[in-house]
Amino acid sequence: MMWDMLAFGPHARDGNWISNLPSVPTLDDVARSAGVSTATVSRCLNSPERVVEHTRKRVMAAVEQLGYTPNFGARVMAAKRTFTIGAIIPTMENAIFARGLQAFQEALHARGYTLLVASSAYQPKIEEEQIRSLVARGADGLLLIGHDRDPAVYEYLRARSIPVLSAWVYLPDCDQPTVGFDNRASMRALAQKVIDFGHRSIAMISGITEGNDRAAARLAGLRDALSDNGLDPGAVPVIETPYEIENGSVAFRTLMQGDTRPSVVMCGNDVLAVGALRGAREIGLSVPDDVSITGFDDIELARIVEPQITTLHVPHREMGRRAAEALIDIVEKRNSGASIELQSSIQLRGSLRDLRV
Amino acid sequence: MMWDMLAFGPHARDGNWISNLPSVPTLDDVARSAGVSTATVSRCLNSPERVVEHTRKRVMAAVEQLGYTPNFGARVMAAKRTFTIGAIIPTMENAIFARGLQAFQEALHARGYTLLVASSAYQPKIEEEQIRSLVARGADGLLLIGHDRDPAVYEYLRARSIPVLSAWVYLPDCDQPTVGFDNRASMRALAQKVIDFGHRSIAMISGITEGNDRAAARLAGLRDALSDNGLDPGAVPVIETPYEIENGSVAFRTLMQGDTRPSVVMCGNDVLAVGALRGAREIGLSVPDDVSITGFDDIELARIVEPQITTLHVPHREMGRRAAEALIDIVEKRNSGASIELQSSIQLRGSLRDLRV
DNA sequence: GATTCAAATGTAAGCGCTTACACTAACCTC
DNA sequence: GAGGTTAGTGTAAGCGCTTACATTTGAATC
Repeated sequence: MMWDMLAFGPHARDGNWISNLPSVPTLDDVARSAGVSTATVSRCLNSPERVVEHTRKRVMAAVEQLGYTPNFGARVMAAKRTFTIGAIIPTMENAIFARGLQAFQEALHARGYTLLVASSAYQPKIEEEQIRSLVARGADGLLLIGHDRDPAVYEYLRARSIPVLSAWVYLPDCDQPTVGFDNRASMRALAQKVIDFGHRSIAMISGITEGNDRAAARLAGLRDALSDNGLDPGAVPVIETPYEIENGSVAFRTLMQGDTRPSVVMCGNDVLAVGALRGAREIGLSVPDDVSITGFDDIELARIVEPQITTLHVPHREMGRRAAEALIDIVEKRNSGASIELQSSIQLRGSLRDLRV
Repeated sequence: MMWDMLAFGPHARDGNWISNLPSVPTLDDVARSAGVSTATVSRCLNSPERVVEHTRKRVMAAVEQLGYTPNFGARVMAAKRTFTIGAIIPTMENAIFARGLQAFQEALHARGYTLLVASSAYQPKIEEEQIRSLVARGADGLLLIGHDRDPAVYEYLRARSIPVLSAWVYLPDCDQPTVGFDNRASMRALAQKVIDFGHRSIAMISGITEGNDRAAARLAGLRDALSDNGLDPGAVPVIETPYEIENGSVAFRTLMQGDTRPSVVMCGNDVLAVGALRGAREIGLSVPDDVSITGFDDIELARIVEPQITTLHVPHREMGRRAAEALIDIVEKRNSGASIELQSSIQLRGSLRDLRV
């Protein structure tokens, strides 16, 4: 276990009375100034209805006048709550997470919570470290992406009674709550559509599946569809590569160099699909005339390129918002935290050719 | 002033001994288990070099065995530091901020800090509320975008000795540190290039300048360049609109409906430029043959569309990283916080036509 | 006017940690 | 060997807040 996070380093106690001059007012100062006890001031702030009107007015005036702001640490210590929620996402560089996180943050804010953010770069080890770090920072609850991780992590969180919510996946049978969609079924549906369009020679550019259950589920979904249609799921050329445009381009060109060119390249997300599209242009192939391309996520990019990319629309903003609400509900013990399923939907666009016509 | 953020709501003290069963170990437990005082345990964690080897080993073993994690609130209270940095950005939906924030977070993490995030949706009022909220949450320092805001905000922060860093702008004469580039000079340079290319009829699609000094500076930069070249800066058609693709499209079409069609439409950022490009396509205009378009920021989008957009490259990742380092340096009092200037650079691409050839 | 009871407020005990200061023991120096 | 260092450790005083419990106040009732 890493103890770095425990170390706050050597601290010079601020014993310098000079720097204390612009001292921040405390509850005590407010109490004295308003001529009441600290308890009353605290109640004015936390449960105003328990303080009679004229007292409250006097107190609030003192608060205002002194420019009082509660001390965070003291409050956390006494109340055992930080009203802070932690989120660990793979990266904010992918618009899908950036937008989900934006919606998540907005929803948290609406309910008086603040967001603590960390990123894992898709690396389980980094993610674990970040989980510890956010927990140590007092997060009241945690949002994680995907659900497949070391059981010890869940053990650790349970021991500390920190609620966790897994987003971007929907696992009804899981003992942890999830908010998301069925990656596997979604990809299966898209692949089915591709097959319906007459494609038989399918290749895939997948994200790295190791340690990424969404990527793995999408690949599995493609294999499901192939099996469903009597095609050999083992025969699909698959290249796994990190979600970067350039990688999509490289992978695409590699796939196209094989003996049997696929008629369609299905990508693990839109970023790879955009890369594939670029790769096609680079080697002079026309999409969708020479080869079709599909994506996943439906980020802005997918509709900006030419041709637009056929992809699966994922309601990322709604996912972020619902995740925030569900997580807060659990933190505040309003419910036990059932999973919420969101629907993805196929967006047929120019990058996929219908071979039947 | 809003006091909502002060209210933690009614709290039931966890007096239920049953729920205390899986109790989290405290410093005291560790001390007892290791047969030392709490001070020694604390020192082991915070300044190991001050504890003799064999004692330290014993203590760390106890820490390990008990699964001890320091209590955040108590630590904050005693140490007066949270090792948390707050950042308030307009929105994570724009890749420029998402990436800058990603780099910022990575750099913070590398130095043992955690990121608290909020967004303002470009609204000063919301931003102020968020500032108070993050300060109340104990942020040791704050990252803000741009520098133009109510002096009372800076007053508030100074009173609490919270260091602030303004990013995305470079203001050497400002008493607050900034990390960024000169928006005005950058736009001026780009406009000069546009003029050099023979364009005389220039229009601009700007972001909303009210409450956004970057947007205002970019517009001013364009006017500077016009003046420099003996053109009338007051004659430029300017449409201000929020940074959304669709708005760029609408604004572009509006500009094109005027009596005198501009030969180039300069946009306040790439998002608007991509929208403008889409607008051009919608009304059947060819870019750059019929009209040129320029952007600002150089996000991925700019190189994905066809034609690629001529824009100003802004080193957003570096900006995020440098901002994190500078801010931590200030928080840790390593220096007084001088501003850092980063360079933007013109990226000439297909969307800008050289009328001289 | 005495009695009752609820509402309003005050008192004070922690919460778990850091660190100034006190203490002890071991080692020098003269 | 007395006096002086110094390194290692312990003692205990807060840090500012919330809240259980005690007390006061004042209105309602008889």
